[in-house]
Amino acid sequence: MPLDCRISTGTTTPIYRQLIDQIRLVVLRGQLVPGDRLPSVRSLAQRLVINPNTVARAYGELARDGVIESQQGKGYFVATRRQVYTKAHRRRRLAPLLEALVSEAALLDFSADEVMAALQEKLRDYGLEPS
Amino acid sequence: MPLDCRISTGTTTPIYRQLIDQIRLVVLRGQLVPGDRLPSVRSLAQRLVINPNTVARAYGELARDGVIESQQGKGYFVATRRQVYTKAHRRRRLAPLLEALVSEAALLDFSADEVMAALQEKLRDYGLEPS
DNA sequence: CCTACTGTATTAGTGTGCTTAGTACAGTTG
DNA sequence: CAACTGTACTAAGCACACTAATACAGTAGG
Repeated sequence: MPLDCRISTGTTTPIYRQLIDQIRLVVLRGQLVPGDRLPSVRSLAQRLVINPNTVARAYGELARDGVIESQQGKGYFVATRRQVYTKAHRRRRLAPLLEALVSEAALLDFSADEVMAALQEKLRDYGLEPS
Repeated sequence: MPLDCRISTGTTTPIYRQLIDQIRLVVLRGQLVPGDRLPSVRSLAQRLVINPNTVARAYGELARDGVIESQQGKGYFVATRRQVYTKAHRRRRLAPLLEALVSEAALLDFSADEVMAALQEKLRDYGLEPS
């Protein structure tokens, strides 16, 4: 099953972003494992009836984020080694998302417990382990 | 102290969004309490050297979200009663932020414990109580 | 009432992000 | 060499977000 992506033109979310999100999910879920090859830029573009540049952009950003890797002339592959981030870098990248979540939760009068519980549930969905 | 807002034109964040975020924070922190009057659309615009419409837009969205209320001809005031949201509505609004957070955390190889700890800390910053 | 303040609505201009198209170049494979 | 791969660049069109300018409507005080 070679990566079934679906893009919808109805939303305001740009195509390249939809691709990024979907591929990220597929990798996180392990439906594609490190070393697996992704569809070529041109073939995926043809299949989805979009411009190759759009696919290239999505792949490019995913590569920049260390999710996939490119091999010139061969194709794109799921990154074999997870990028090594410094602790500071990881925190810095998570911070704005955390900020947004808590700010909105406060506005909606969520209690701390409620937010924690919701987070715990979501973490399970993603299969994140405690330690 | 009549609401010291600061906007920066250097970022890509639109002015109206900066205003919204800052006013939300001010209200959440209790620096402005229900019933307090906000600067008029024009005066704030003049002080920040921006267009009145931009302020009006920020105020409008804040009013739509129930943070502040408008009184035609009088001004804008911090909402006396917090908007009453249904449980479903609150969850629906928090969901995408939660999704973004956990997705990014998973990508960055955070452990569940780490995310929970980070959240707990942030919740304290906002003064959210356990119950 | 009139003036000077409030918010509100409509319209228009401006920029920017997204997508597409076309072209060209470089590495890999058989 | 041929047919794939990724990469890079320019140009164009389009939509939409953002901001601006202007006019309209409600409120309060002299």
